[in-house]
Amino acid sequence: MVDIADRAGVSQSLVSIVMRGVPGAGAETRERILAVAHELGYRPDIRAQMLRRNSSRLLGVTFHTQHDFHGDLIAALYRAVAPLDYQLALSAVTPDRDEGAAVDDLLSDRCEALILLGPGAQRAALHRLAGTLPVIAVARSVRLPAVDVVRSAEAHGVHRAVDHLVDLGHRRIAHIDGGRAPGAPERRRGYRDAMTRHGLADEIVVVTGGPTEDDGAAAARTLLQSAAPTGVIVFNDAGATGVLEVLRREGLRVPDDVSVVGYDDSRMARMSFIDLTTIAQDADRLAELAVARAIERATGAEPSGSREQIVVPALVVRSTTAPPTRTSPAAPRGRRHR
Amino acid sequence: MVDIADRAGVSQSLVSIVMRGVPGAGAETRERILAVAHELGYRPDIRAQMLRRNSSRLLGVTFHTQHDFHGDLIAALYRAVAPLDYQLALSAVTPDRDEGAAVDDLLSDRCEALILLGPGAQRAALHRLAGTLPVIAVARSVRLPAVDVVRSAEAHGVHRAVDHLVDLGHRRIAHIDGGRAPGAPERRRGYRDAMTRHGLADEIVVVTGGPTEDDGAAAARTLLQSAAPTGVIVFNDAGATGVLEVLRREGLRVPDDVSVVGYDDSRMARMSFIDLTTIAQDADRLAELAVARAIERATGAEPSGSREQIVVPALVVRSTTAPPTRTSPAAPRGRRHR
DNA sequence: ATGAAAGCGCTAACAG
DNA sequence: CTGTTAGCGCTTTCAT
Repeated sequence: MVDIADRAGVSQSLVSIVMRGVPGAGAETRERILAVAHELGYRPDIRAQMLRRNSSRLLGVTFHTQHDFHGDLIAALYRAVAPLDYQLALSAVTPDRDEGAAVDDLLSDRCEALILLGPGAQRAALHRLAGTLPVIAVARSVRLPAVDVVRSAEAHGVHRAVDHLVDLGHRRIAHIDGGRAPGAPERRRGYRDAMTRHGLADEIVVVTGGPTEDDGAAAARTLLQSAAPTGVIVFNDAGATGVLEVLRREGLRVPDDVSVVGYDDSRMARMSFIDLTTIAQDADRLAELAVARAIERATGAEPSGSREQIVVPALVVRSTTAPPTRTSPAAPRGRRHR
Repeated sequence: MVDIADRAGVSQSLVSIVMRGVPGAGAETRERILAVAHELGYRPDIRAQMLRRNSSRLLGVTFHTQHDFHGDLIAALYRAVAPLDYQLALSAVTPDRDEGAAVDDLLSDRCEALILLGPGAQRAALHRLAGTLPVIAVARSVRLPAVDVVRSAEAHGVHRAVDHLVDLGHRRIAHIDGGRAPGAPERRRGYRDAMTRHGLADEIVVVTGGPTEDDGAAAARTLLQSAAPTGVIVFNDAGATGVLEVLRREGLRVPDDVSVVGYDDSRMARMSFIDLTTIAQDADRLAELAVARAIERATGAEPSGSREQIVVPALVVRSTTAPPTRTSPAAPRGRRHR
């Protein structure tokens, strides 16, 4: 900045004024300074800015490198802060770098608020953290009075799935749940409620599954041994993929014989040969709300809504759901291969 | 720091000395200062440190949110810097945030070197950038004298794949290439060379594919119309998945009738019902080399090896490859479904 | 509209 | 072993 000031024959303060784009400099001077700055390849030192301003305008974000959806959320977060004159500081949690370490780095960066994607931290640690600076948990419910939560309406997503299958004419609709995975109880409840609402309480079948394809596959085998649903709503896309595989191996066609709905709209669901009907979380909306809330808390503004903000997910219809055919088998036809 | 100094009854410089862990303080004093610091919840302001030291000890990293492998690389990069007293600054490139924007943020952070994962930037932009600070391109070849490159030996990976199939007894081995995707020419050449080396030059069959599953699927259909290989090496895992799907639809069993090898060891390849034999890049090694080179350049040390460092990828054998059966069909048996 | 001067939290050279 | 001092690059009064 001093260099620019010298070269332009002005004081350093004026350069600062121009660089920040605040009023207080003549148009001609402004232009000259900008020209010199460009010529010198000047780039403001954000650390010095932060230091002096005593405000970082930095939002810390932790994400998991193995979660595809976190990638989508990061993209959405950048979109959300872009017009806001805030910056994002990213810190990854990986198999050998836990959330605590990720948060520590962010704290050293003097972030003004923390946005935790799918936080897995201990309640106690989270509580302590929230005492230090605003903490927003995204895509995972945290029942802690000091932590803001922005998440999807899990139950609602399953309602949409049930509605969709019922609209198509299905009645025998089963649910392969997520076992003890986060979100599983909500989705299970959503299934039960929606079935009951449609007068299908007698058709309720819940099989214990889990979050992986293998869980889904195992549950599908169990399911085929007893009930014979025409529609299956699976806890998530990974599980649904496992279900699809088992159905195919058993000679059942999807969606002709059985319709399958996943949850998450993961990359996998979009692959053309899977092309799974699923429930998509609204990453943009989640990100918007998280950023808005983070900034509100950081600036001490008393937030408008409640601590917990819930975003409605959407049904994405692809090719694994269709009306039940009259000839839908009551039981598997037996294996074709092996 | 002043607060701590006051509370501990010492000068601020002593606190600095203790906090940095450098010699120059009595054991008793040190302990007292540490105790007060902890009590006050003190956390050094890295911005101020950087500012004063005039060195950030920061390595900037750009990554793509939609590339699974970049997640693995990030995890490996954290592992690599952990013992080195350097920090990582992450900046994502997303559909609406290009590499230029990602790099700009990193430059404002005053990183000492840039590690670009799969850089897609223009040569000119990259060249200009490399004039400003050390630039390391990872997992993508950049032929620019000022840019260091750390990448996998593409051709070598394909050699391994060919060797594997030949070892199993295959001779009619085809390659579905990546079309114009980055890395495709190298892998294609690797296939040709390895086949020739095994005396199978007459069996060389290259079908134009591409980086997506649909590309792989289309190429597989083409392939089945003419040649009838017992082994197929596909440009990448996504393509291989498309190939698998087409083979299954055509009633061909994998690996009984046809063996399939992918490339990348993506998350997809590891899914239990795909379980694809593939070539895995060594993320840890790539990260180590990238970090080491970045720091060498940043500190002005004249690096030991060449500008381009090449890591050997490894074959991961899963369940899509097996010896060819005597009854391997010379042509597809015709569709079973639909 | 412009400039002088103080100071953000920290490091580092130097003096005691 | 401990304290004094200057200053990193910037913002921000307060004068002019």
